[in-house]
Amino acid sequence: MRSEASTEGVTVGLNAVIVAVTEGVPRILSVPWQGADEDSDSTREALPFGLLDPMRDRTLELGLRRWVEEQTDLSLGYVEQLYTFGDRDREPPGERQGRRALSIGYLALVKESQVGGGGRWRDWYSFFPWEDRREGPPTLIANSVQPALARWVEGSADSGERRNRRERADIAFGLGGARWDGERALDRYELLYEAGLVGEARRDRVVGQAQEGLEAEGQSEWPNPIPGRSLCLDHRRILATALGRLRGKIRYRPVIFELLPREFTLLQLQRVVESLAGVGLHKQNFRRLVAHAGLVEGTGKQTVHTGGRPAELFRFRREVLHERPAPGVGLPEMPEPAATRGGGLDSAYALH
Amino acid sequence: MRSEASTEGVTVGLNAVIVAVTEGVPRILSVPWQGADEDSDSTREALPFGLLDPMRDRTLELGLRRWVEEQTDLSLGYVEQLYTFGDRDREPPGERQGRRALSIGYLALVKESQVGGGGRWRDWYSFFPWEDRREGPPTLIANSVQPALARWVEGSADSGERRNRRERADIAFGLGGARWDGERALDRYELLYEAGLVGEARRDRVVGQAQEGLEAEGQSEWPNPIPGRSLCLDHRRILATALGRLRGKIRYRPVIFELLPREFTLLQLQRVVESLAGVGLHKQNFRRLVAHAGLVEGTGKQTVHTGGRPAELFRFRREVLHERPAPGVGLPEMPEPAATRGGGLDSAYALH
DNA sequence: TCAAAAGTGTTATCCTTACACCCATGT
DNA sequence: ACATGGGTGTAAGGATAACACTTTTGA
Repeated sequence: MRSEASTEGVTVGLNAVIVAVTEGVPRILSVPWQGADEDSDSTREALPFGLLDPMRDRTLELGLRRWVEEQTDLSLGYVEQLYTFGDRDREPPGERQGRRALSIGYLALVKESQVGGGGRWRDWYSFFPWEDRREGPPTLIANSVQPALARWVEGSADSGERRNRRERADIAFGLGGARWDGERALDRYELLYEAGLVGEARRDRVVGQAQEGLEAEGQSEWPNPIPGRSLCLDHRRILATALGRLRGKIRYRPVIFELLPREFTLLQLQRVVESLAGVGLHKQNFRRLVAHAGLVEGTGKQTVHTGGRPAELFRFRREVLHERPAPGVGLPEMPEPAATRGGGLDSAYALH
Repeated sequence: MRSEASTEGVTVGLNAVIVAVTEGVPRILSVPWQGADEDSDSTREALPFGLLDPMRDRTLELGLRRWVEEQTDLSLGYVEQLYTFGDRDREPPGERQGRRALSIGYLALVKESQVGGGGRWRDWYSFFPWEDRREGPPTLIANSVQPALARWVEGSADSGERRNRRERADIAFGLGGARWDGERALDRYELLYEAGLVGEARRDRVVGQAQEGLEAEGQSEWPNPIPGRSLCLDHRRILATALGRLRGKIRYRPVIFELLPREFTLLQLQRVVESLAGVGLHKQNFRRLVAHAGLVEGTGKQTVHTGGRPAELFRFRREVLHERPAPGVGLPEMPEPAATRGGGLDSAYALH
């Protein structure tokens, strides 16, 4: 039962998605990168990462923390492993050096106070403009994503594949009667990759099912990519994984408080949740929900107001861990979208 | 931003937790193993695993599938990556050969019909007897786990550590007023490991916080381990990860049907859910829940009954994927346990 | 006839959602 | 005065949990 195959020639990269929310903008830290990517400027950027030092770090997480603390002066609070990626062909051909690269992705949350002028703190949604629905469904989806995916669906080889592609596109992007599910951020990115609609697909020479169809018809051009900043190697994929995971996590674990100061107003809390979930929330109900769930407790103190009536300061109520098995912020189920097959996108849950 | 550290000397193991449910018993496949473990017989068993062949397998998952299909004659349906473990000291000293071992764990679900006489299909709960609450909270917890953890809490160095340990034990095992959370299976195993209460801790010579206290007092013996079959290396840890993950997953993705034949009765479905969740469910409400959620649809057909009135056969309703963002079986929240600080365990949600 | 399993109905309760409205502060 | 944000009340609807009860088969 033991393999004869050697596992020499493997490098293990530890990659960190370091998240902070400043003034309602979710941000992730990036670093400059010069690799064999001859592509656009935007791939000259990377997630903070380092190679695992096999004998030095007792655990993978400690290795990651050491790396991050050496490279930045951040002190990481909450850290969680995301996923290990190891696709052989998921980097530009020039980078492949006869050795297999594994990327172990990590999610780390830091407080706003740690966001200095130092790093490159990018708006998370600049990588995934289609993920931000705080102002309602972005026009980008109706204008670019939906038509491009429709072409991809049409480019299928047979009707079985067409049905399959249509179902995947519908479910991932909440089209054709399906509802938007914020946690499917990775599905959406992967679908765009497979359909050749993000720059990395072109870079990696993905001639997957999407391209075979086109090339058979003599159309060898790539479709126009959907707007969005990209990253080197498979780092945008890791970033999408992190977004989906974090959106799920805040629903059943109180990780949101890792992003907030010890004391905060309820609106601050709401803005942070909204910025990550990517949806707008109903103020009055949000307040009652977190209060009712016992997630927070008031300190007597008041803010020096900014712009309105002074607000009470709240803090995380640690005892909730004893009281409920899965304490989180419980995002609302989105209402049923208008079932407009193929046509318009859901106009529902209008908060704006 | 790139490391000088080399990542030579790393082996990457792909480990599969292959799950099937037969007649209400959740089972996982194990294989024989002869390693440097000089311990008990029960560590002479392993999860099916193989080393990653760096240049051969295009993706990690394909590598795993190839391995499994070579070693067993199972065809895997649903496969999901769990976690990558890489603790340096999480194997017996004899196994450490100056190279770092990474374990990438996978969860795979197969149908009952695939369970032949061939493999060693172990009852999942034989590894974690404390996880099966279908007949109510197991007496093992009150009789063994709870007192042993109490001793561990008492062995703390100072009151801060004592408070910390008590909180972790309470939350993990639902003691002292906290509620049982089935998804914390990994937390529970890790806590027992750290407290020296499972065989692997002793094997790895864990002299963590648990033991320092005892040895300072001259008591150098290890506490009696909690009953439960163990596995080589870190495989029981992977198994605990899989249990927690699967318990979570069935709540919001319809993976349960990967374990059932294409057509099944509602009671069959209920038994499979119960066996994984580790709790007994209320029959009438369960039926209404899955029907109401649109998860299943009746075929007109009836079973050739077994033991009672013939039942209608149902099948998974694929359209539900379009209708709800997170279709799953929605386990009930457990009712509040009797808040018996330190003393008796929760007697609530008696179905038995 | 009884045990075992399949099913139906009803109720009380809680959570969620939506809507309407008032309060305190600074410009 | 009014804009901005803080904060309360209430009512409708849906989902859950807990009951009680009937039906159909095999032994």
